[in-house]
Amino acid sequence: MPELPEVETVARGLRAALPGRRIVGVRLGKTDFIENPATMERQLPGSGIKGVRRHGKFLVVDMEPANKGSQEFSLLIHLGMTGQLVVSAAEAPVAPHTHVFLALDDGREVRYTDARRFGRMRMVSETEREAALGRLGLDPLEARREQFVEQLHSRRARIKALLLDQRVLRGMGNIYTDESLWRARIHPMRIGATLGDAELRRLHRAVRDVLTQAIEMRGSSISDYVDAEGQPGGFQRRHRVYQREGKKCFRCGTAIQRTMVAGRSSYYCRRCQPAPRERARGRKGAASSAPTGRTRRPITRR
DNA sequence: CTTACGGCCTGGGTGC
DNA sequence: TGCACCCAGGCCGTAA
Repeated sequence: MPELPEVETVARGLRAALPGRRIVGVRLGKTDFIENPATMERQLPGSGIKGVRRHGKFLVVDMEPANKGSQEFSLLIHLGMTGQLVVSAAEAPVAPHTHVFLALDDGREVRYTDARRFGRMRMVSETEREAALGRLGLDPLEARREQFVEQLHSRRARIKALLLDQRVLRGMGNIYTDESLWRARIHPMRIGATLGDAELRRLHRAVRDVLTQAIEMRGSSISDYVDAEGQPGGFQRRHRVYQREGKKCFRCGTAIQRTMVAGRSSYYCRRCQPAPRERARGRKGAASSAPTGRTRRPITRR
């Protein structure tokens, strides 16, 4: 699942291959995940690639229009869950679910493959680009501690939901929120405003450490993530909680738990990451303190 | 305004 | 062998 470290790895790979190249042809398969496919087919051929960067989980490809005098534009790409962007030889075999082919002037092509098509692609003018990217919150790697704390210290939502909220921090997804919370020893259901200085400080550090180390290992390959060269990442071998339900906590040996928080599977250690205090009279407390009576009733909604 | 939640999109994996 | 169902991340609408 591409989150910040995976998107950063793809951006770096594309940056090594694309700037200075010209797009000579566009071929599209299914287009229901593309906002304006006709614009892509019209504007991209003949245009030059100026640069590739990451903004949160978005890839931004800045383009030089084919004919001078036209407005500059960018291609915004979000990989969703299963999106892959790979630079291939034109004659290389085509993976299933490949829906976009951008032919380059060096004979290679950029291919977009996305089984679920949860990804998104959009051609934008400079104005539209700024509007879209401007909605996003702080970059977790660039945010200073004061800014990070400022975003969280007065919020009444659960910390997990806040970390996942792209308007608060851009780029965190389910893997790296759980890994960060484990490192900072904070339970995912804790309310932002109840976190103390030391906890927020630990969390800021944990987020940066986890993301930095994940980028060094070229991301986590959980389902089908690959980088721009088609290679998997290695950080999944460093996961401490994500998808480790029932396995021993690396710190204390307690079995890792899985529960739903903010609509997402959340993995944590119940010993290292203590649950928030029971609501005095709130009806749905987080975890029952005494295992008397029935064991763990499932939350079957539906 | 803030927060919580359900639903939608698609298809691989799983369990019966 | 077939098939219903769960679940994934982001986003949007709605309710409190």
